[in-house]
Amino acid sequence: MIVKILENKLSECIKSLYGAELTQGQNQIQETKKEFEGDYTVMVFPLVKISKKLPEQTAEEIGHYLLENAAEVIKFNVVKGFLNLSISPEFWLKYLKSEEKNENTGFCASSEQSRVILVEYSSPNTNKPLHLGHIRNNLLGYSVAGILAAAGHKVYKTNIVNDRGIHICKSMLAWQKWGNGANPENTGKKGDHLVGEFYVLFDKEYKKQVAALKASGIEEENAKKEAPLLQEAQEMLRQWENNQPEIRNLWSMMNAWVYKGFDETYRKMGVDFDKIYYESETFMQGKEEILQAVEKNIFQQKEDSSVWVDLTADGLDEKILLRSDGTSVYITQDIGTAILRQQDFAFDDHVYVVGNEQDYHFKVLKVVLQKLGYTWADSIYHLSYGMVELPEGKMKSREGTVVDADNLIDEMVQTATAMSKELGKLDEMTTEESTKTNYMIAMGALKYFILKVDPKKTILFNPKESIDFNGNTGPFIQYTHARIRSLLKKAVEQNINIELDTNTEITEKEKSLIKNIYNFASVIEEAAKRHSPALLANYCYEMAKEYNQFYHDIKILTEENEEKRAFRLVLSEKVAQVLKNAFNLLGIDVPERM
RNA sequence: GGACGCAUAGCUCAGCUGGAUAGAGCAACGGCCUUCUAAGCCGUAGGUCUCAGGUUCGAAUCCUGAUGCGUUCACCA
Repeated sequence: MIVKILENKLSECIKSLYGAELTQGQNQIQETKKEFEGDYTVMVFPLVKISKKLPEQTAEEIGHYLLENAAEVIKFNVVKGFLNLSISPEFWLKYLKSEEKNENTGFCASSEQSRVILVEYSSPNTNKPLHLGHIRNNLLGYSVAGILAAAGHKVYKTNIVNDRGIHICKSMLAWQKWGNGANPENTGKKGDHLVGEFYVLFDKEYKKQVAALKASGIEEENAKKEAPLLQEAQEMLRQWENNQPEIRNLWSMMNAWVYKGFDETYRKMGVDFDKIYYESETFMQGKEEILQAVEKNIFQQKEDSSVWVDLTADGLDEKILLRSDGTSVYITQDIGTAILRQQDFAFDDHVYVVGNEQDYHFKVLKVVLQKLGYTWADSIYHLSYGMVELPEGKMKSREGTVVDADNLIDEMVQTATAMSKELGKLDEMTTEESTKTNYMIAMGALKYFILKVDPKKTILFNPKESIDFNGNTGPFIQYTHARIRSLLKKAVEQNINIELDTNTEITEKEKSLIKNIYNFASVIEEAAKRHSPALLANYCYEMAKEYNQFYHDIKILTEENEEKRAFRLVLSEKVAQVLKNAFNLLGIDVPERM
């Protein structure tokens, strides 16, 4: 890396000029801001203590040294305490040349030494369809997994399906009571949506019961516990855990409907998994683990036989692990699943993509696993992302104020189709091709809209203002790619030679584009380290923007000078490739034409 | 109440381990298609980086406090 080279030269320089060793913090080299001349800038302020001279003078001295002793440096200028270094065009051209045939520029291949990383994401409940919040989760998980792999790790995508529990029993109970045998076939409804309706119905009826009890003079708190519907659901859960056949059959049937629906939504979103775990198959492991720990006195069983762990010494509260009737709670399965996964994969890191409303839960999970004696518990990382909110606040599935995933995707496709038609962009395509392209653009807009914001921040989604297709958007970058591909196609048709000559003259804008390409690897690395697809999205935007300026200002295909033309085509091709590969890491496809 | 998180242009967001005059997009206004795709390019306007202290040669960035918003502490998931 050029920065490393410069840093080494700088320490050499300080030693030679002033006889001092540089500390980490004093050796500061960063990219030169656009408005100044140069490629990299040495911060001279921290060095004046060593040189005991004015910043400008120090900068001059260092500049001269580097000019003479660093082959890559061909020029320098000093502005206040900033020493701006210019790197030779040959350096950039040689870099481009060396990457010309590499289709995986910026990517780091995995090896035997790579860390094994599990990325858990999606984690749906099988009692309701996916909504916009889940979309963010899925896009983040898929993308982060891809980024980690591109950074050289061995990555496995996993999904824990929360297919059992009191919430599932609620929709089952509602179906049993009021379903009249409804199923996806006889209602024509998508399975997950159908089941979701019963979940909402349960809540509605339950609230009625609570209100009635309150009206009869019972305190709200007790009314909530005593409502017959809830008691019935609880009884159903006990029967489920006791393998009561009728309940198990109902459960299997309704879950099958949901899975079919989920599969369709996953396919539309373009996400997938290496291994799917089901809570119904892992919770027993957690339960056993907890009971064993009770015997070892790690956890405490109360008189009503509920099991608790006291975490007050860790700055947390007391946490229930098993209910008094012996049934499992949410964290029970998480314990079992984590242990199973360590057995299955022997992971070095385990990333959980889960909303920030569960920050506390993951703190607890980590401490509980540590208390159970698992040293690998330290390697658990909670990728805590912000909620997706509507202008009127949080989405609540029970209250129906959610943006449904399937609907949103359909609407995006409609908007993209209408826009293409208005612009007359896809007129020359076959129906099949334009359908595919519109879909690609729609998903590009949606995915980019979500992934470009820092994962930890809340996203505000206003359904009234549809997602943009112009400006800093997915389609903008897809368009840039399509433009380049079109150029390259013409170049092939015209039999244009694209052999890169490293002596070609290059402009500032061209150099800047090469630098962008050069930075791809470190952007991937940083995005992996920070678990942030947003960094990659912003990188793509910068690249596309610069390319469009270049494309607008400079002739490429029509350039008369053959060397320049060849160089510009090679550069263009590389930009297209990097955009495509980077977008691929965001789970977004790019079209050849649009 | 305790814990955690967030606060940057009218709106939506960038701003890397502290560095030069805080950047984009949208919306508004004004230009650019007989020339490689105008889903594009250029320009104008828009800011007390919530507030108050502190550390530093230097703070949107780090520390402390305040304010506002959000989340969480369930025999919910």
